[in-house]
Amino acid sequence: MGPPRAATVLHADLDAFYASAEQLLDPSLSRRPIAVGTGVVLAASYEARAFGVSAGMPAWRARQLCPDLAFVPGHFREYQRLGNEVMDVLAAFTPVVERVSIDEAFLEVAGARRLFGPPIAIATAIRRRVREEVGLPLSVGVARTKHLAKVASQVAKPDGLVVVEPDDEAGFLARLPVGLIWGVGPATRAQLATAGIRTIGELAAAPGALLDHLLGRTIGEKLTALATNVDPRRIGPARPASSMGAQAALGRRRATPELLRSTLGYLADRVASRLRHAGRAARTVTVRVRFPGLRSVTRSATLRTPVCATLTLTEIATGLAGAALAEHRAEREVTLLAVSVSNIVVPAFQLPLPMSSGGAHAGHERLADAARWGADRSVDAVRARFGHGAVGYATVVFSDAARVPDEFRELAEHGPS
DNA sequence: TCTGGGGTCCTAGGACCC
DNA sequence: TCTGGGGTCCTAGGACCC
Repeated sequence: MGPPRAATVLHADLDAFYASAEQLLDPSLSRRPIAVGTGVVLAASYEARAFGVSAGMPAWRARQLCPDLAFVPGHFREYQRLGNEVMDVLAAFTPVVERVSIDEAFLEVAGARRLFGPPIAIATAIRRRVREEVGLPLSVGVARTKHLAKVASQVAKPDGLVVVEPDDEAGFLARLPVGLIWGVGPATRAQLATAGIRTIGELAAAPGALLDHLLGRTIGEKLTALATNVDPRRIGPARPASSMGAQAALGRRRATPELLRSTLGYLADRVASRLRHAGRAARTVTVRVRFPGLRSVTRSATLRTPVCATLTLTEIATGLAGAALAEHRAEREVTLLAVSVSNIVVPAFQLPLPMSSGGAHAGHERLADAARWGADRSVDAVRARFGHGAVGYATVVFSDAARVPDEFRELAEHGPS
Protein backbone atom coordinates (compact mmCIF):
# COMPACT_ATOMS: atom_id res chain seq x y z
CA MET A 1 0.00 0.00 0.00
CA GLY A 2 1.38 3.40 -0.95
CA PRO A 3 0.79 6.56 1.05
CA PRO A 4 -2.69 8.06 0.90
CA ARG A 5 -2.99 10.26 -2.16
CA ALA A 6 -4.96 13.40 -2.72
CA ALA A 7 -7.79 13.66 -5.23
CA THR A 8 -5.75 14.74 -8.27
CA VAL A 9 -7.22 12.53 -11.00
CA LEU A 10 -9.73 14.16 -13.34
CA HIS A 11 -12.09 12.39 -15.71
CA ALA A 12 -13.42 14.76 -18.38
CA ASP A 13 -16.37 13.56 -20.46
CA LEU A 14 -18.32 15.52 -23.08
CA ASP A 15 -22.09 15.29 -22.60
CA ALA A 16 -24.06 13.51 -25.36
CA PHE A 17 -21.16 14.40 -27.60
CA TYR A 18 -22.48 13.82 -31.15
CA ALA A 19 -25.84 15.36 -30.27
CA SER A 20 -24.28 18.38 -28.54
CA ALA A 21 -21.99 18.86 -31.55
CA GLU A 22 -24.99 18.93 -33.90
CA GLN A 23 -26.74 21.46 -31.70
CA LEU A 24 -23.60 23.59 -31.79
CA LEU A 25 -23.21 23.34 -35.58
CA ASP A 26 -26.90 24.07 -36.23
CA PRO A 27 -28.38 26.40 -33.59
CA SER A 28 -31.91 25.66 -34.81
CA LEU A 29 -31.46 22.24 -33.19
CA SER A 30 -30.45 23.51 -29.77
CA ARG A 31 -32.80 22.77 -26.88
CA ARG A 32 -34.69 20.32 -29.13
CA PRO A 33 -34.92 16.53 -28.87
CA ILE A 34 -32.53 15.23 -31.50
CA ALA A 35 -30.86 11.94 -32.35
CA VAL A 36 -27.75 11.36 -34.44
CA GLY A 37 -27.85 8.29 -36.66
CA THR A 38 -29.98 6.71 -39.36
CA GLY A 39 -31.22 3.20 -38.67
CA VAL A 40 -30.07 3.27 -35.09
CA VAL A 41 -29.58 6.03 -32.50
CA LEU A 42 -25.86 6.73 -32.09
CA ALA A 43 -26.43 9.58 -29.64
CA ALA A 44 -29.46 11.34 -28.18
CA SER A 45 -29.64 14.88 -26.79
CA TYR A 46 -30.76 15.28 -23.19
CA GLU A 47 -34.05 16.69 -24.47
CA ALA A 48 -34.57 13.37 -26.31
CA ARG A 49 -33.43 11.29 -23.34
CA ALA A 50 -36.25 12.83 -21.33
CA PHE A 51 -38.58 10.82 -23.59
CA GLY A 52 -36.65 7.60 -23.00
CA VAL A 53 -34.63 7.74 -26.22
CA SER A 54 -31.15 6.26 -25.76
CA ALA A 55 -28.11 5.17 -27.72
CA GLY A 56 -28.38 1.83 -29.49
CA MET A 57 -32.14 2.11 -29.92
CA PRO A 58 -33.66 1.37 -33.36
CA ALA A 59 -34.89 4.53 -35.06
CA TRP A 60 -38.52 3.38 -35.27
CA ARG A 61 -38.64 2.81 -31.54
CA ALA A 62 -37.12 6.24 -30.85
CA ARG A 63 -39.78 7.93 -33.01
CA GLN A 64 -42.45 5.99 -31.15
CA LEU A 65 -41.23 7.38 -27.85
CA CYS A 66 -40.66 10.90 -29.14
CA PRO A 67 -42.72 11.88 -32.22
CA ASP A 68 -41.01 15.29 -32.51
CA LEU A 69 -37.54 13.74 -32.57
CA ALA A 70 -35.26 15.29 -35.21
CA PHE A 71 -32.91 12.75 -36.83
CA VAL A 72 -29.54 14.03 -38.05
CA PRO A 73 -27.28 11.82 -40.18
CA GLY A 74 -24.08 13.05 -38.56
CA HIS A 75 -21.00 15.12 -39.43
CA PHE A 76 -18.22 12.82 -38.32
CA ARG A 77 -15.26 14.87 -39.46
CA GLU A 78 -16.62 17.77 -37.43
CA TYR A 79 -16.83 15.52 -34.36
CA GLN A 80 -13.20 14.57 -34.83
CA ARG A 81 -12.22 18.27 -35.06
CA LEU A 82 -14.26 19.30 -32.02
CA GLY A 83 -12.96 16.38 -29.96
CA ASN A 84 -9.38 17.36 -30.82
CA GLU A 85 -10.04 20.98 -29.84
CA VAL A 86 -11.28 19.85 -26.43
CA MET A 87 -8.17 17.70 -25.96
CA ASP A 88 -6.04 20.75 -26.77
CA VAL A 89 -7.71 22.62 -23.92
CA LEU A 90 -6.99 19.72 -21.54
CA ALA A 91 -3.36 19.60 -22.63
CA ALA A 92 -2.97 23.27 -21.70
CA PHE A 93 -3.34 22.30 -18.02
CA THR A 94 -1.18 19.18 -17.76
CA PRO A 95 0.98 17.03 -20.03
CA VAL A 96 -0.37 13.90 -18.32
CA VAL A 97 -3.50 13.34 -20.39
CA GLU A 98 -4.79 9.88 -21.35
CA ARG A 99 -7.37 10.11 -24.10
CA VAL A 100 -9.74 7.17 -23.81
CA SER A 101 -11.96 7.88 -26.81
CA ILE A 102 -13.13 10.67 -29.06
CA ASP A 103 -14.88 12.51 -26.22
CA GLU A 104 -13.29 11.37 -22.96
CA ALA A 105 -9.94 11.63 -21.14
CA PHE A 106 -8.22 11.17 -17.80
CA LEU A 107 -5.85 13.83 -16.44
CA GLU A 108 -3.33 13.77 -13.60
CA VAL A 109 -3.07 17.30 -12.21
CA ALA A 110 -0.84 16.77 -9.16
CA GLY A 111 1.99 18.57 -10.93
CA ALA A 112 -0.23 21.39 -12.18
CA ARG A 113 -1.27 22.78 -8.81
CA ARG A 114 1.41 25.43 -8.54
CA LEU A 115 0.45 26.91 -11.88
CA PHE A 116 -3.32 26.49 -11.81
CA GLY A 117 -4.39 25.92 -8.21
CA PRO A 118 -6.14 22.96 -6.57
CA PRO A 119 -7.82 20.25 -8.69
CA ILE A 120 -11.29 21.71 -8.19
CA ALA A 121 -10.11 25.05 -9.57
CA ILE A 122 -8.50 23.29 -12.54
CA ALA A 123 -11.67 21.32 -13.24
CA THR A 124 -13.75 24.50 -13.08
CA ALA A 125 -11.39 26.34 -15.42
CA ILE A 126 -11.37 23.45 -17.90
CA ARG A 127 -15.14 23.31 -18.01
CA ARG A 128 -15.39 27.08 -18.54
CA ARG A 129 -12.78 27.12 -21.31
CA VAL A 130 -14.35 24.20 -23.17
CA ARG A 131 -17.72 25.91 -22.96
CA GLU A 132 -16.42 29.31 -24.08
CA GLU A 133 -13.78 28.31 -26.64
CA VAL A 134 -15.29 25.17 -28.16
CA GLY A 135 -18.94 25.62 -27.26
CA LEU A 136 -19.62 22.20 -25.75
CA PRO A 137 -20.84 21.08 -22.29
CA LEU A 138 -18.27 19.00 -20.40
CA SER A 139 -18.70 17.09 -17.16
CA VAL A 140 -15.73 16.44 -14.88
CA GLY A 141 -15.17 14.04 -11.99
CA VAL A 142 -12.30 14.57 -9.55
CA ALA A 143 -11.03 11.82 -7.24
CA ARG A 144 -8.05 9.84 -6.00
CA THR A 145 -8.34 7.01 -8.57
CA LYS A 146 -9.36 6.63 -12.19
CA HIS A 147 -12.33 4.51 -11.33
CA LEU A 148 -13.70 6.95 -8.79
CA ALA A 149 -13.12 9.93 -11.09
CA LYS A 150 -15.05 8.15 -13.84
CA VAL A 151 -17.96 7.35 -11.54
CA ALA A 152 -17.91 10.96 -10.35
CA SER A 153 -18.13 12.34 -13.89
CA GLN A 154 -21.12 10.10 -14.60
CA VAL A 155 -22.83 11.38 -11.47
CA ALA A 156 -21.95 14.96 -12.48
CA LYS A 157 -23.77 14.73 -15.82
CA PRO A 158 -25.14 16.72 -17.44
CA ASP A 159 -22.80 19.70 -17.46
CA GLY A 160 -21.57 19.29 -13.89
CA LEU A 161 -18.59 18.84 -11.60
CA VAL A 162 -18.30 16.32 -8.77
CA VAL A 163 -15.34 16.06 -6.41
CA VAL A 164 -14.87 12.96 -4.23
CA GLU A 165 -12.62 13.74 -1.28
CA PRO A 166 -10.45 10.80 -0.10
CA ASP A 167 -12.20 10.58 3.29
CA ASP A 168 -15.65 10.47 1.69
CA GLU A 169 -15.14 7.69 -0.88
CA ALA A 170 -17.08 4.90 0.82
CA GLY A 171 -19.97 7.21 1.61
CA PHE A 172 -20.07 8.53 -1.94
CA LEU A 173 -20.19 5.06 -3.49
CA ALA A 174 -22.43 3.26 -1.04
CA ARG A 175 -25.78 4.34 -2.43
CA LEU A 176 -24.87 4.27 -6.13
CA PRO A 177 -26.11 1.42 -8.35
CA VAL A 178 -23.58 -1.29 -9.28
CA GLY A 179 -24.15 -0.52 -12.95
CA LEU A 180 -21.97 2.60 -12.56
CA ILE A 181 -18.92 0.38 -12.05
CA TRP A 182 -16.84 0.16 -15.21
CA GLY A 183 -17.32 -3.38 -16.51
CA VAL A 184 -20.71 -4.06 -14.94
CA GLY A 185 -23.26 -4.30 -17.73
CA PRO A 186 -26.74 -5.80 -17.97
CA ALA A 187 -25.64 -9.43 -17.54
CA THR A 188 -23.49 -8.85 -14.46
CA ARG A 189 -26.11 -6.54 -12.98
CA ALA A 190 -28.72 -9.28 -13.34
CA GLN A 191 -26.38 -11.85 -11.77
CA LEU A 192 -25.74 -9.58 -8.82
CA ALA A 193 -29.45 -8.85 -8.44
CA THR A 194 -30.15 -12.55 -7.93
CA ALA A 195 -28.04 -12.26 -4.77
CA GLY A 196 -29.83 -9.10 -3.73
CA ILE A 197 -26.88 -6.87 -4.61
CA ARG A 198 -27.93 -3.62 -6.21
CA THR A 199 -25.73 -0.89 -4.77
CA ILE A 200 -21.97 -0.54 -4.66
CA GLY A 201 -22.20 -0.53 -0.86
CA GLU A 202 -23.90 -3.94 -0.91
CA LEU A 203 -21.28 -5.16 -3.35
CA ALA A 204 -18.43 -3.99 -1.13
CA ALA A 205 -19.96 -5.80 1.85
CA ALA A 206 -20.58 -9.07 -0.02
CA PRO A 207 -18.36 -12.07 0.80
CA GLY A 208 -15.67 -12.62 -1.80
CA ALA A 209 -16.59 -16.28 -2.12
CA LEU A 210 -20.15 -15.35 -3.13
CA LEU A 211 -18.92 -13.06 -5.92
CA ASP A 212 -16.43 -15.68 -7.12
CA HIS A 213 -19.23 -18.18 -7.31
CA LEU A 214 -21.56 -15.74 -9.08
CA LEU A 215 -19.18 -14.19 -11.58
CA GLY A 216 -15.98 -16.20 -11.69
CA ARG A 217 -12.86 -15.51 -9.74
CA THR A 218 -11.15 -12.87 -11.87
CA ILE A 219 -14.18 -10.64 -12.25
CA GLY A 220 -15.23 -11.20 -8.66
CA GLU A 221 -11.87 -10.05 -7.34
CA LYS A 222 -11.81 -7.09 -9.70
CA LEU A 223 -15.25 -5.89 -8.66
CA THR A 224 -14.42 -6.15 -4.99
CA ALA A 225 -11.25 -4.15 -5.57
CA LEU A 226 -13.12 -1.43 -7.41
CA ALA A 227 -16.00 -1.27 -4.96
CA THR A 228 -13.51 -0.90 -2.11
CA ASN A 229 -11.42 1.68 -3.98
CA VAL A 230 -8.29 -0.26 -4.69
CA ASP A 231 -7.39 0.93 -8.20
CA PRO A 232 -3.69 0.80 -9.09
CA ARG A 233 -4.09 2.06 -12.64
CA ARG A 234 -1.90 5.01 -13.54
CA ILE A 235 -2.54 7.60 -16.20
CA GLY A 236 -0.41 7.23 -19.27
CA PRO A 237 -0.37 6.85 -23.03
CA ALA A 238 -2.61 4.16 -24.49
CA ARG A 239 -0.94 0.91 -25.58
CA PRO A 240 -0.90 0.08 -29.28
CA ALA A 241 -4.02 -1.75 -30.36
CA SER A 242 -3.83 -5.53 -30.02
CA SER A 243 -6.43 -6.18 -32.69
CA MET A 244 -7.94 -4.45 -35.71
CA GLY A 245 -11.17 -5.15 -37.48
CA ALA A 246 -13.91 -3.99 -39.81
CA GLN A 247 -17.52 -5.05 -40.09
CA ALA A 248 -20.56 -4.38 -42.22
CA ALA A 249 -24.22 -4.79 -41.35
CA LEU A 250 -26.05 -5.98 -44.45
CA GLY A 251 -29.70 -6.08 -43.57
CA ARG A 252 -31.06 -9.50 -44.47
CA ARG A 253 -29.16 -10.88 -47.44
CA ARG A 254 -28.92 -14.26 -49.09
CA ALA A 255 -25.47 -15.68 -48.41
CA THR A 256 -24.35 -15.92 -52.04
CA PRO A 257 -20.70 -16.38 -53.03
CA GLU A 258 -20.81 -12.95 -54.71
CA LEU A 259 -22.00 -11.26 -51.54
CA LEU A 260 -19.31 -12.96 -49.49
CA ARG A 261 -16.56 -12.16 -51.94
CA SER A 262 -17.37 -8.49 -52.35
CA THR A 263 -18.12 -7.81 -48.69
CA LEU A 264 -15.19 -9.74 -47.28
CA GLY A 265 -12.95 -8.19 -49.94
CA TYR A 266 -14.00 -4.71 -48.87
CA LEU A 267 -13.52 -5.46 -45.18
CA ALA A 268 -10.20 -7.26 -45.67
CA ASP A 269 -8.99 -4.31 -47.72
CA ARG A 270 -9.82 -1.88 -44.93
CA VAL A 271 -8.06 -4.00 -42.32
CA ALA A 272 -5.02 -4.77 -44.49
CA SER A 273 -4.62 -1.11 -45.42
CA ARG A 274 -4.57 -0.11 -41.79
CA LEU A 275 -2.05 -2.85 -41.00
CA ARG A 276 0.28 -1.65 -43.77
CA HIS A 277 -0.15 1.96 -42.73
CA ALA A 278 0.96 0.97 -39.23
CA GLY A 279 3.87 -1.07 -40.62
CA ARG A 280 2.42 -4.24 -39.10
CA ALA A 281 1.17 -7.68 -40.11
CA ALA A 282 -1.01 -10.17 -38.24
CA ARG A 283 -0.89 -13.91 -37.56
CA THR A 284 -4.50 -14.51 -36.51
CA VAL A 285 -7.51 -13.84 -38.73
CA THR A 286 -11.05 -14.01 -37.36
CA VAL A 287 -14.32 -13.87 -39.29
CA ARG A 288 -17.72 -13.35 -37.73
CA VAL A 289 -20.97 -14.20 -39.47
CA ARG A 290 -24.23 -13.03 -37.98
CA PHE A 291 -27.55 -14.58 -38.88
CA PRO A 292 -31.09 -13.18 -38.45
CA GLY A 293 -32.03 -13.07 -34.79
CA LEU A 294 -28.57 -11.83 -33.74
CA ARG A 295 -27.19 -15.37 -33.63
CA SER A 296 -23.56 -15.25 -34.65
CA VAL A 297 -20.59 -17.56 -35.07
CA THR A 298 -16.88 -16.89 -35.38
CA ARG A 299 -14.11 -18.82 -37.09
CA SER A 300 -10.44 -18.03 -36.75
CA ALA A 301 -7.10 -19.26 -38.00
CA THR A 302 -3.60 -18.61 -36.73
CA LEU A 303 -0.90 -18.66 -39.39
CA ARG A 304 2.78 -19.32 -39.04
CA THR A 305 3.51 -16.31 -41.21
CA PRO A 306 1.91 -12.93 -40.53
CA VAL A 307 -0.05 -11.32 -43.37
CA CYS A 308 -0.85 -7.76 -44.44
CA ALA A 309 -1.65 -8.10 -48.15
CA THR A 310 -5.23 -7.38 -49.13
CA LEU A 311 -5.61 -10.43 -51.39
CA THR A 312 -4.11 -12.86 -48.89
CA LEU A 313 -6.34 -11.59 -46.12
CA THR A 314 -9.36 -11.76 -48.44
CA GLU A 315 -8.64 -15.39 -49.32
CA ILE A 316 -8.25 -16.44 -45.70
CA ALA A 317 -11.38 -14.57 -44.63
CA THR A 318 -13.40 -16.08 -47.46
CA GLY A 319 -12.25 -19.56 -46.51
CA LEU A 320 -13.19 -19.07 -42.87
CA ALA A 321 -16.61 -17.66 -43.71
CA GLY A 322 -17.23 -20.54 -46.10
CA ALA A 323 -16.40 -23.03 -43.36
CA ALA A 324 -18.71 -21.29 -40.90
CA LEU A 325 -21.59 -21.27 -43.39
CA ALA A 326 -20.99 -24.90 -44.31
CA GLU A 327 -21.50 -25.80 -40.66
CA HIS A 328 -24.76 -23.84 -40.54
CA ARG A 329 -26.47 -25.05 -43.68
CA ALA A 330 -29.90 -24.23 -42.27
CA GLU A 331 -29.05 -20.53 -42.30
CA ARG A 332 -29.87 -19.12 -45.72
CA GLU A 333 -29.37 -15.46 -44.85
CA VAL A 334 -26.75 -13.33 -43.14
CA THR A 335 -27.11 -9.92 -41.49
CA LEU A 336 -23.49 -9.01 -40.80
CA LEU A 337 -19.96 -9.96 -41.78
CA ALA A 338 -16.82 -9.00 -39.88
CA VAL A 339 -13.08 -9.46 -40.41
CA SER A 340 -10.56 -8.84 -37.69
CA VAL A 341 -6.89 -9.60 -37.05
CA SER A 342 -4.90 -10.11 -33.87
CA ASN A 343 -1.44 -11.40 -32.93
CA ILE A 344 -0.10 -8.26 -34.59
CA VAL A 345 3.66 -8.18 -35.26
CA VAL A 346 6.30 -6.36 -37.30
CA PRO A 347 6.46 -8.34 -40.56
CA ALA A 348 9.75 -10.11 -41.23
CA PHE A 349 9.97 -9.25 -44.93
CA GLN A 350 10.15 -5.56 -44.22
CA LEU A 351 13.28 -6.02 -42.16
CA PRO A 352 16.71 -5.75 -43.80
CA LEU A 353 18.02 -8.83 -41.96
CA PRO A 354 17.72 -12.36 -43.38
CA MET A 355 14.87 -14.59 -42.27
CA SER A 356 15.43 -15.85 -38.79
CA SER A 357 12.91 -18.68 -38.45
CA GLY A 358 10.44 -20.87 -40.25
CA GLY A 359 11.02 -23.70 -42.69
CA ALA A 360 10.97 -23.62 -46.47
CA HIS A 361 7.19 -23.67 -46.57
CA ALA A 362 6.87 -20.69 -44.27
CA GLY A 363 9.41 -18.88 -46.41
CA HIS A 364 7.32 -19.57 -49.48
CA GLU A 365 4.16 -18.21 -47.87
CA ARG A 366 6.06 -15.17 -46.79
CA LEU A 367 7.29 -14.49 -50.30
CA ALA A 368 3.77 -14.78 -51.71
CA ASP A 369 2.41 -12.26 -49.23
CA ALA A 370 5.48 -10.08 -49.71
CA ALA A 371 4.95 -9.91 -53.48
CA ARG A 372 1.35 -8.83 -52.93
CA TRP A 373 2.48 -6.40 -50.32
CA GLY A 374 4.57 -4.70 -52.99
CA ALA A 375 1.51 -4.33 -55.23
CA ASP A 376 -0.55 -3.07 -52.30
CA ARG A 377 2.05 -0.43 -51.59
CA SER A 378 1.48 1.02 -55.04
CA VAL A 379 -2.26 1.08 -54.40
CA ASP A 380 -1.67 2.72 -51.02
CA ALA A 381 0.47 5.40 -52.65
CA VAL A 382 -2.23 6.25 -55.21
CA ARG A 383 -4.84 6.40 -52.46
CA ALA A 384 -2.65 8.68 -50.39
CA ARG A 385 -2.64 11.19 -53.28
CA PHE A 386 -6.10 10.80 -54.78
CA GLY A 387 -8.29 9.32 -52.05
CA HIS A 388 -9.34 5.85 -51.02
CA GLY A 389 -11.91 5.37 -53.79
CA ALA A 390 -9.41 6.21 -56.54
CA VAL A 391 -8.21 2.64 -56.97
CA GLY A 392 -8.93 -0.86 -55.72
CA TYR A 393 -10.32 -4.25 -56.70
CA ALA A 394 -13.48 -3.69 -58.74
CA THR A 395 -15.79 -6.02 -56.84
CA VAL A 396 -14.66 -4.36 -53.65
CA VAL A 397 -14.95 -0.70 -54.60
CA PHE A 398 -18.61 -1.20 -55.49
CA SER A 399 -19.50 -3.39 -52.54
CA ASP A 400 -22.71 -2.65 -50.63
CA ALA A 401 -20.60 -2.66 -47.50
CA ALA A 402 -19.17 0.69 -48.56
CA ARG A 403 -22.52 2.38 -47.90
CA VAL A 404 -21.49 3.39 -44.39
CA PRO A 405 -19.48 6.60 -44.71
CA ASP A 406 -15.74 6.17 -44.29
CA GLU A 407 -15.66 9.14 -41.92
CA PHE A 408 -17.79 7.18 -39.49
CA ARG A 409 -15.55 4.13 -39.66
CA GLU A 410 -12.47 6.28 -39.18
CA LEU A 411 -14.03 8.02 -36.21
CA ALA A 412 -14.65 4.70 -34.52
CA GLU A 413 -11.12 3.45 -35.09
CA HIS A 414 -9.27 3.42 -31.83
CA GLY A 415 -6.41 5.87 -32.13
CA PRO A 416 -7.79 9.40 -32.12
CA SER A 417 -6.30 11.96 -34.54
C1' DT B 1 -39.98 -7.02 -40.04
C1' DC B 2 -34.17 -6.76 -33.61
C1' DT B 3 -29.78 -2.43 -34.00
C1' DG B 4 -23.65 0.74 -36.10
C1' DG B 5 -18.74 0.17 -36.11
C1' DG B 6 -14.43 -0.40 -33.52
C1' DG B 7 -12.35 -2.18 -29.68
C1' DT B 8 -10.79 -5.01 -24.73
C1' DC B 9 -10.86 -8.76 -21.64
C1' DC B 10 -12.37 -13.33 -19.67
C1' DT B 11 -13.62 -18.36 -19.78
C1' DA B 12 -13.37 -23.10 -20.97
C1' DG B 13 -11.82 -26.95 -23.44
C1' DG B 14 -8.34 -29.21 -26.20
C1' DA B 15 -3.64 -29.98 -28.15
C1' DC B 16 0.89 -30.35 -27.11
C1' DC B 17 5.23 -30.26 -24.50
C1' DC B 18 8.17 -31.18 -20.50
C1' DT C 1 1.95 -49.57 -18.86
C1' DC C 2 -0.29 -46.14 -16.38
C1' DT C 3 -0.25 -41.93 -13.75
C1' DG C 4 0.64 -36.83 -12.16
C1' DG C 5 1.25 -31.82 -12.70
C1' DG C 6 2.32 -27.46 -14.97
C1' DG C 7 2.73 -24.27 -18.83
C1' DT C 8 1.61 -22.33 -23.38
C1' DC C 9 -0.96 -21.77 -27.41
C1' DC C 10 -5.19 -22.01 -30.02
C1' DT C 11 -10.32 -21.74 -30.77
C1' DA C 12 -15.12 -20.26 -29.87
C1' DG C 13 -18.18 -17.68 -27.37
C1' DG C 14 -19.66 -13.92 -24.51
C1' DA C 15 -19.79 -9.52 -21.68
C1' DC C 16 -18.68 -4.99 -21.88
C1' DC C 17 -17.19 -0.13 -23.36
C1' DC C 18 -17.26 4.18 -26.40
